[in-house]
Amino acid sequence: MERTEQELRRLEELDLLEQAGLTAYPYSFEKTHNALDILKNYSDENSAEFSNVSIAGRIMAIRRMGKAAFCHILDASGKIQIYMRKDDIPDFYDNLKYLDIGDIIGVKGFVFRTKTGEISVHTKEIQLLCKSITPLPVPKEETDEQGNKIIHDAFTDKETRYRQRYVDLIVNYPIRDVFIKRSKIISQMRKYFDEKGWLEVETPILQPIYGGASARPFVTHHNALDIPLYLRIADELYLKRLIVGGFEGVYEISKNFRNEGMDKMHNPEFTSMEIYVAYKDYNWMMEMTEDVINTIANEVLGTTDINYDGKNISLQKPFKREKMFDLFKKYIGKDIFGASLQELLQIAEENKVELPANAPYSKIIDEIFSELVQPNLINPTFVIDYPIEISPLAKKHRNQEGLVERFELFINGSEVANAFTELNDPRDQRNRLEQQAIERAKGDEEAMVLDEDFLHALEIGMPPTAGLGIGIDRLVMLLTGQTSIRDVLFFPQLKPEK
RNA sequence: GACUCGGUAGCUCAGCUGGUAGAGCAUUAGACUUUUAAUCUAAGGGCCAUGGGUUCGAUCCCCGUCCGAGUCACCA
Repeated sequence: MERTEQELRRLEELDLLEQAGLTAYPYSFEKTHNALDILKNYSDENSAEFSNVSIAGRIMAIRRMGKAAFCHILDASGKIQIYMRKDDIPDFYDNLKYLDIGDIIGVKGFVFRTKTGEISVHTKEIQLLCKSITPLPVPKEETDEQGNKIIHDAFTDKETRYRQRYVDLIVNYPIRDVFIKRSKIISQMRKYFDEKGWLEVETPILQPIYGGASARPFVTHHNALDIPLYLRIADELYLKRLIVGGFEGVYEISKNFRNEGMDKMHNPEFTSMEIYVAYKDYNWMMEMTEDVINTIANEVLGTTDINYDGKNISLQKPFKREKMFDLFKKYIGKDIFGASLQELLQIAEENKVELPANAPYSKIIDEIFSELVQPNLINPTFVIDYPIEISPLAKKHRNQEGLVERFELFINGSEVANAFTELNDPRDQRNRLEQQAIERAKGDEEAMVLDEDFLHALEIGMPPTAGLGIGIDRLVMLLTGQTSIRDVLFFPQLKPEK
C-alpha cells in the first residue's frame, strides 16, 4: 500500500504519542453531553450547571497559538469549540502538535463564552480517543456579516462522496439530515401501520419463482439444492399468501432487486413498502394512502407544504383523483379507451412518442401515458382505473369492462405508490398469468412468470383485499428535496473502481 | 447502450497558439495564552486517470480503455 507524505507523518506521530505513554486507541470514554446540549442550554446565568462537562468528537479544525489553542470538534449532534491552555493541561499540551484534523478526542472541562461570544469548552483534561491516519478533506467554513455560512473548498466530488460515504458524512455534515429524515419517515410509517393493528412480516428475498411485478430479476444459485434462485422483485405474492393464511393486515418494508438500468430514479436495490388489508378495496386504500403520507409529512417535516426541485407541492389531503382515460382525454385531446392498436400507434407517432419495435398494446398505452400525461402530474394525483392488459394482478373493475381497480399515485411526475383491489378470483388470475406467459414466450422478458403455488393459495381462497406498494426511496426524495436517488441511499450502487 | 462534459498536489481548482506544472487550504519548521476561513515568516509535496499515436518535444492534439456526472434510451 502506498502512503502519502501526510499519512507517513501521522503514523510517525502515532509512534511518538505511544512512546510518550498515550493510548491512541483506548476502549471507552464517559460522555456527559453532546455539543448541541451545551450550545442550546448553556447561558451565562446557568453556567454553574456546565462547570464539569465531558464531551467527545472528531477534530474538524485546530488553531494553535503558542501556549493556547482552539479546536472545533464534531459529534453526532454538531460542532463545538474547545479551548486549551498549556497551564491547564501541562502534561498533554506538547502533544497537541501531534494531533490532526480527523483525530477523535475526549475533553473534560467547563463551558464558557469566548470574547467573541462563542460558547466553548475550557479544557481541564484531554484524552486522545482515536488517531486518524488518512487526512480528511478540509473545507473551511466562514460566517459572513449576515450570519450566512460560506463553505470554502467544499468536498464535492460525487464519486468519492458516494464511494466513501463515511467521509461525506463527516465533511458534508448537513447531509446526515436527509438520512435521519429517511429513518424517521420509515419509523413513522411503521408506527402508523402498527397502531392500526397490522402485522409487520418478513417474506423470502431468495425466491425460486419471482413475481409481483414486471421486471427482470437478479439470478443466483443455491449450492446445496443446486437450483437457481431469484432475488425478489416484489413482495406481493408472498404477502397475499399470508392474507390467504388468515392475517387480515400484513405489511413489509424491504429491499427489492431489479436487474435494470440505473439513473437518478433507479438503483438496482431499492426499498419498498407493501401492505395488504383484507376486506378492503382500492377506494379505501386511496384514503389510507393519502392519510399515511399526510401524517408522515406532518410528523417528520411539520408541514404538508414542500418545495421540490423548485416547485411548490402540497401534500394536504385529499389528493386529486383522475381516471386514467380522462387524463388521456385531457392531455392528448382524444378518448383512447378501446382504441385499436393501429389507432394507438398513430397517436404515439403524432405525439412523437418513441416505441420499441413490436410493442404490445399494453406497452404503448404505458408509453403514451408516461410521455404525455405523467409529467403534468405535479401535485399528488391518484390515477385510477387502468387497462386490464397492464395490470395482471388487479381485480376487474366492478362497473367498466376492460379496466381494473387500480391506482397509482404520482407526485412531481413520478410514481410514488401503486395499488389495487387485489384479484382473488383464481380462474381469472390463472387466465391473466397464462396471458403473461404468452407475452413472455413472444419475448417480453418482463412478463410475469406463472406461479402455481400462488394460484393454489388463491384456490384455497383469499378474502377481498386491497394492496398497496410505496416506493420508499422516492418518498424520501420528495420529503427531503433530493433529486437523485443516490442522495437518499447511504451506499448507492456504483461500478467497482478499476 | 448512445451522446456531451469531466478526471492535474490530501481537498477545491487554474494551466495561453504544444516547450515535462501553479494558487488557496491541508502538511512541515519557527513566532504567538480568547482564536474562529486565525495571523505572520520559511519550506516540502505531482507517473497531469490509463494505454497507444502524431511531434524534436504532449497535461494540452488524435485514437482506445477505465471511472464519474448530465441528457437520452432501456426501465416503474
